[in-house]
Amino acid sequence: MAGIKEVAAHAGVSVATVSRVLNGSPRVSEDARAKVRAAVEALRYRPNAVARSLRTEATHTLGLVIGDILNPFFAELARAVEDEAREAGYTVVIGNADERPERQDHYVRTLLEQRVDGLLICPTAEVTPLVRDCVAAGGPLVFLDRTLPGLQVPSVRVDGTGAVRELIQHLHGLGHRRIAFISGPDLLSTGRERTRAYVHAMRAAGLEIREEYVEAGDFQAASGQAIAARFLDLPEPPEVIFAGDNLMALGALDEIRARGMRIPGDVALASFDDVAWFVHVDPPITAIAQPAGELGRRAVRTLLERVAGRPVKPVVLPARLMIRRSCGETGRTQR
Amino acid sequence: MAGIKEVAAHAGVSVATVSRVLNGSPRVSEDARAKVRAAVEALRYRPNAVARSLRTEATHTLGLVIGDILNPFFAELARAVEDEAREAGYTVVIGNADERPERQDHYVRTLLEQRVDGLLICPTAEVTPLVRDCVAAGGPLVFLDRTLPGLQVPSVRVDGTGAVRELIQHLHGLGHRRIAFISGPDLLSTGRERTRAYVHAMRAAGLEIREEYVEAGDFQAASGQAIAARFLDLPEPPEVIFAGDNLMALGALDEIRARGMRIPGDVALASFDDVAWFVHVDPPITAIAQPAGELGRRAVRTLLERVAGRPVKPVVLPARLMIRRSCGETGRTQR
DNA sequence: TCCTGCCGTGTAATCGTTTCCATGAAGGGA
DNA sequence: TCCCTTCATGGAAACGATTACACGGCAGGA
Repeated sequence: MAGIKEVAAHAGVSVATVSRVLNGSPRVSEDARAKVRAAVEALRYRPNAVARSLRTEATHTLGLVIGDILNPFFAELARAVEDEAREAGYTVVIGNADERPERQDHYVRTLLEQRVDGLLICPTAEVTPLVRDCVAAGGPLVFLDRTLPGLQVPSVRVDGTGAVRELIQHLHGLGHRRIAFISGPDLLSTGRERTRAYVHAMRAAGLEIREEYVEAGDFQAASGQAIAARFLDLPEPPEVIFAGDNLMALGALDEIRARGMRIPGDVALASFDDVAWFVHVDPPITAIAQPAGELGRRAVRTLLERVAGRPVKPVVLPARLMIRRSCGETGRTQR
Repeated sequence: MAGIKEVAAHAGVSVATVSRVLNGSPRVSEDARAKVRAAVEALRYRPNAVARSLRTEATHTLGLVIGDILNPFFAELARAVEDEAREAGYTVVIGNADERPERQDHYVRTLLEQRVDGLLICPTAEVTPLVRDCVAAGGPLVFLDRTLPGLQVPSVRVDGTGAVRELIQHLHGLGHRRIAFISGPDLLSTGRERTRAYVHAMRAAGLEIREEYVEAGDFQAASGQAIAARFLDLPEPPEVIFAGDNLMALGALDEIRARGMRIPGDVALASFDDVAWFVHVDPPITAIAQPAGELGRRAVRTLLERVAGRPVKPVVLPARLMIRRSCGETGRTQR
């Protein structure tokens, strides 16, 4: 492929002038500019971003390490990150860590070697040495969705406390008392926070928290199904099953359906983390919606601030309760 | 950040030796190898992939331009591409073209400038000059899911003809005669093929194809809803609505629900393109499943063959009919 | 007319690797 | 002892861009 040298020769100027035209420097005559433009066109020249990056020490690339792009929450997050980054002139490289620390490390390592300008990570539970080093080295890092204890890294995340309180009040108002919670892994900050929010909200509503009504899953569908089964097998099964994320809600839904039980007649269902198709099941599922798109956009903006060397503040966005029909009728229903 | 020079100095060897150790060349003494390893560790050296790529003319990066990562079909595709690429030692940069030719061009241009080793594109309808040039220049390009007429580019895609024939037979066997089809845009190869398959299958089953029962949407939910509405408003509405992709099926589902109609009692629903949640709606939706994962993996393998300069054959994978309950009961039901 | 300053342009160093080629040491056979 | 091979190693030239610096020409003021 033609390089800047060929363009220079074709245009009858030096490589410096070609470079200046390409980068829009003002110190170039109209004449030279036109000749270079013509040569670029004629040779179908495409600047080599690799060489440029080597020289300028900037790749205009961001890394994004998420759990799994198949999870609609992460898909929306990734989409928003991509959009915001593109608008700022950046490309995004996505890595699916699958909640596996070694795979997270694989991506972090690769992305660092590729010299991405900044890194967005939804960290897995473990603080790996690599991530610790990266933080210590002051790499432009921002945690997304989750945080990691003891590390001084700016984070952009969602706070569902208020929404969970609203949900419990809503359930309480509907006459439900026995509300079970399929929590997330205790090792994940999101898992811990959601459990805390549930406990506080139950207390605030004056409801009893029974030990057998709280069990931790792994944010995957199978665990949601298994835990829902145990809840329903209890001598006194709960009136409501509240799942800690959309996949576990899906598992619970399957289990309830498999038993031929009616929602919300026999048992009510609610989910932390809303997904598009919750609206389309029968009955539509009441859920706490996380502003995934906004989260992604804010994360990119925060990261770019950090890349520019400006100080950044952590961002916390509120989640929102979407009342539908899976917990009983109230009259007011939302899409 | 420390470079290979510092490592060489620290280890007391030359940069050439360091490079050889890093690349696993056999012509290095154990002694030197150990010293270099120690220096790499001590300095926390990370090879600069940008410099390496400049020198070796290979980035070990693939580009993937898709419609929209939020569409579960593309999400699965992207996930599979990523997995297969990672196993082969490649990173993937994804671009969401949103069916907009100018945005597709933006990504193609950017990825070419980044000097990706290969490019996977789900092309939009238009053949843009950029893509044409790229093909002419013999860039390592593979079309994914869709093809573009008149361009000699290897493609990896799905053939739904057999599955559509099965579906129509299934519907016919259930007693349905009036089967309407929400087709995709005629400009997309997938849209054209699905319509052709529908027409052929109807003829083969000896069913009449009524003009008012075939209307083209744009593969988005809103168009599916609008077209379903028109079908249902017909003096003689169809017994079955067959949607050309998952989003239009979703739109049709909404419209049917909004009218308070029962599925499959009042109208049956089927979809080309299966998604995970079709199983979880009530009733589960009969759909034609595309092997998105396999498609992505084969695409990467094909592309890498092409990158290696070996000749490749186009790949065509068959779709599979998943009979569920949205078209009526048959006894046999699949997940 | 001469000096000063500005402006457009070119030369060459540089970024961090890989890799070709030369070199010198060591080992083995005659 | 001498020569030839083998092998580990180092020096230095690329890769394709950006950019500091220098230089020559021209305009305007003295």
